[in-house]
Amino acid sequence: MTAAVESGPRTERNADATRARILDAAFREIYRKGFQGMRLDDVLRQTGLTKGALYHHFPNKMSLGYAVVDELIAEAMSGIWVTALQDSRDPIGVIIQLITNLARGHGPFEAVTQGCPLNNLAQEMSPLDEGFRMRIDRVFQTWSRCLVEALEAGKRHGTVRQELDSERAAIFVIAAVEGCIGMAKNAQSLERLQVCTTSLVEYLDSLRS
Amino acid sequence: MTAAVESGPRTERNADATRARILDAAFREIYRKGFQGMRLDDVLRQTGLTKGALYHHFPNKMSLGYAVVDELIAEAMSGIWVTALQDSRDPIGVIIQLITNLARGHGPFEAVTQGCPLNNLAQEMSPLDEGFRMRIDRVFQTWSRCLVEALEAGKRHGTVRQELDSERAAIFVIAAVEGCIGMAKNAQSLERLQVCTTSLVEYLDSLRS
DNA sequence: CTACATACCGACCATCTGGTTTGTCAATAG
DNA sequence: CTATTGACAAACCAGATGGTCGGTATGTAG
Repeated sequence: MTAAVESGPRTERNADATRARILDAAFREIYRKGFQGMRLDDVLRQTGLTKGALYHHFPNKMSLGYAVVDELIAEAMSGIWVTALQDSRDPIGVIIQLITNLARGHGPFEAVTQGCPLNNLAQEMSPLDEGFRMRIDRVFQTWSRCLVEALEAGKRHGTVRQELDSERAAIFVIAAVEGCIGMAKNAQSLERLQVCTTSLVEYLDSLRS
Repeated sequence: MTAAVESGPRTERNADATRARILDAAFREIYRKGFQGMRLDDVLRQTGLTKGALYHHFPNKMSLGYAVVDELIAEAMSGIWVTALQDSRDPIGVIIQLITNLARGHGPFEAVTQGCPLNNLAQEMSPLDEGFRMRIDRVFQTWSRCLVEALEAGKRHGTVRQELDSERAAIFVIAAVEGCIGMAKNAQSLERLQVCTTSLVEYLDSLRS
């Protein structure tokens, strides 16, 4: 019988789970302090692991940062924007909804106090490290492409103005969203986010046909 | 005759000049690497001074950072926005002009590759240190107030729509400007900045009466 | 000229930080 | 059962980093 196959999650000595724990803790620390401000010891303290474990799964600090972008942040973005905009007839409405949720404090992350994980990293690391920049840019491009496709679909469904330059609009929407979150983060004020997004929603409404 | 009064700048042992040199170098380093990434030794190497000089003029690293915000960044912002918008009958035109200049690469700083010094610091430090946050917020408020006043003046001169909520618009413009610069910085592309600001200019035009 | 304050030097220090190395123990293969 | 490998622990290291401190040179008031 050989006790074969495998039966459920192991509580100890589960490599994948350990890696995920490290990744998760690293994300939190990077989100709070930035990549340069993240300390490996803090990550390890949070997981209860040691240097050995960390350096078994990642060759160095930089790679850990890269993995956070590729595996956590990219997924999170996709989970929010790509998912919500798939097969939507009224993309503008969906975008407005997502932004409104954010401004209500209903986000998957603490946008007001901590900002957007993706943009935080972009602003900190893009000029400093090409590896980070490329990975982050990939995420922004996915986001942008998803917006473009949704807007084009909106045109086909007659909910978006035909003359709209989707590419241009998509990039600007992303810029504006990140800008609004940044304002809120600096003011540490949810109200600031609301004031700011109100204008953005107005702009979005102007794109309707 | 006692060689009295004082005659021009002294070449050595000029306290104010020394302080200014330190401040200047600190600004450059913070601009490139962020406050956390700035190393005092690098600042000193750049100025040719030593620890003694630095700690004579500033009690610690944090205070040096504060001084950069209060004395350099605040001044720079004022020098650009407040100056340009004073006594303007057509604020929207002026704002568009400033943004266009930026997108042409004619800025006082390397916006495309390095971002906006003020916003960089805001995104990095606001959640981490209340002292930084307050100082940075003060600069943003000055900027915002200057935009509000200009827009109100524009209303009086009939170049801006009467129904416009100036406060709201001002904050959004700042958010959008910073957002656009952020996009360009991540892409490390002047073209991206141009694409992004084009939409912003469109929005600004829509505020005209 | 004296006395004192200011401006600055440069060696020194404790701590932190990313990274390395060696060792241990469980799982799996043969 | 034994050999090997994967997963992790723990001690360790070198360099960096913010900060301190005693000293020195310069300017200035009396």
